[in-house]
Amino acid sequence: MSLEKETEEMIFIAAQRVFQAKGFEGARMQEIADEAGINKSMLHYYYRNKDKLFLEVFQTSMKKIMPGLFSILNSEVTLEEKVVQIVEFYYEMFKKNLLLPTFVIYEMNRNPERFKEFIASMDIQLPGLFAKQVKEAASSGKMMPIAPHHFLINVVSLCMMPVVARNMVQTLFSLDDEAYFTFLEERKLLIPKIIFSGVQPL
Amino acid sequence: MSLEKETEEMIFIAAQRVFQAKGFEGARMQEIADEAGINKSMLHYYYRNKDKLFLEVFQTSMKKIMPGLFSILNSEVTLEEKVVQIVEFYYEMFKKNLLLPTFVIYEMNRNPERFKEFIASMDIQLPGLFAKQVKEAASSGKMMPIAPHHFLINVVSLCMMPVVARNMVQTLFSLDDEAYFTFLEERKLLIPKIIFSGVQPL
DNA sequence: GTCTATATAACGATAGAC
DNA sequence: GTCTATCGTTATATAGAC
Repeated sequence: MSLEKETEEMIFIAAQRVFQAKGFEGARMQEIADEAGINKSMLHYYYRNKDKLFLEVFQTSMKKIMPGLFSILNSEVTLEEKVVQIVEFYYEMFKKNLLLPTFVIYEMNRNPERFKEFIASMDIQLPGLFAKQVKEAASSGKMMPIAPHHFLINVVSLCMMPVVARNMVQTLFSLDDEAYFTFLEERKLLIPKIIFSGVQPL
Repeated sequence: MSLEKETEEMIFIAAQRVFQAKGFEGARMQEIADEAGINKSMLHYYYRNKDKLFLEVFQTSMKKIMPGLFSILNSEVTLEEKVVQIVEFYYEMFKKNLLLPTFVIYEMNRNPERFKEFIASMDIQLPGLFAKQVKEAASSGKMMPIAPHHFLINVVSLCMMPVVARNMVQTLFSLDDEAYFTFLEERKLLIPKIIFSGVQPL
C-alpha cells in the first residue's frame, strides 16, 4: 500500500501553515516537517528544496486571491453588484485563513519578478468591461469621474487592510478574537456604502 | 578625536534600510555592516546583538507612524479637516520612505507582544474627542451612523494599502515608478472625497 | 574604537541503510 | 518511501591584537 499522496499533501498543508505564518525567510524546514509529523528528508524527497516547496505554496495562495477577483470584475452585472460580490468573496476567504492576504502581499514585494511571472502565466488582464462601466457611470452623471484603477484599489484596500493589519486593529481597539471577527463582519455591509455614498446620510 | 556618534548613526541608518527592505529574518548583519561601510563587529560593539539593533529600528519606525496620527485625531479641528490632514501626513511620509508602512505592519504581526509593549509605553490611547465628533455628526444627521473605529480604519486603509501592496499596483496597472508616484498623489485629493461622499457626483 | 580571526550554532541538503 | 546520520555552508556572536 502506498501513502505517497497523503504524505505529499500533509507536507504541503504543513508548509502552507508555516510559510504563511513565518514567511519564507522565517520558515524552517524542520518546523514544516514537525508540523506535518514526518521526517525532514521527506520534504526534499517530494519537493527537492525549500524554494520549490515555497513556490507551490505561493502560487496556490495567489490563485485563491487573484482569479476570483478578476472573474467578478469581468462578469455581466452592475458596478454596485460587483462591489458587493468582491467584499463577500474576500471576507468569506479571509474568514477561513486570516494569514493569506498578509502572506501574499509580503512575498509579492519580496520577489516582484515571481509575481510578474505569475500574472503573465495566468494571463490575468485588467478587465475592459469594468473600466467601461466606471467611465460610463461617470459620463452619464451617476458617479463622479474616477479612474477605474482608483475605484478598484479603494474596494480592495477597504477589504484587505483591516486583515493585513489585524494586530494593529485588535491592539488599538482592544478587540478580542471574537470582537475582531464581528468587526470584519460589519464591514461586509459597510464597504459598499462607503464606496458609493461615503459617510453621507441615506 | 572621536567618531562614535557618526559610526553609531551610520549603523542605525544602514540597519533601517536593510531591515525595512528584508525584514528581521531576511536581514543579514553582514549586509548592514557593508551598507554602513564598517566592520561587522562594530554592530555588536554598539548594539550588542541583532535583536537589540532591530528593536531600535522598529521603535523609531513606529514613532513615525503612530503618534502623528493620534495627535491629529485629538486636535481641535473638524472631522473633514482631520481626514485631509491624515492623508497629507501619511503621503508626505510615504513619499520619503515607501517601505516604512510595509515594514511596520509586517513586523507588528510577527511579534504582537512587542507592539503591545510599544503602545503601552507610549500611552497612546484612542482619542475620545474623535469618537465624540463621529457620534455627534451622526446624531445630528450630517453623517450616517458609523462606529468611530470603522471610520478611522477606512481612512488608514485607503492611505496605506496602495503603498503596502505597491508591487501589486504597479504590476497589475503597468505603472512605472513615475506613474506610481502620480497615482499616489492623486489619492491625496481622492480619499477625503470617497470617505465623505463615496463616488457620488458632487 | 576598530580591526582580524575564530568560536558556536543553526539551517538546508544529501548519502546511504532499510 | 522513510528513516538516521552527517556534510557543507552560512549566520550570529565573541576573543583578542592593535
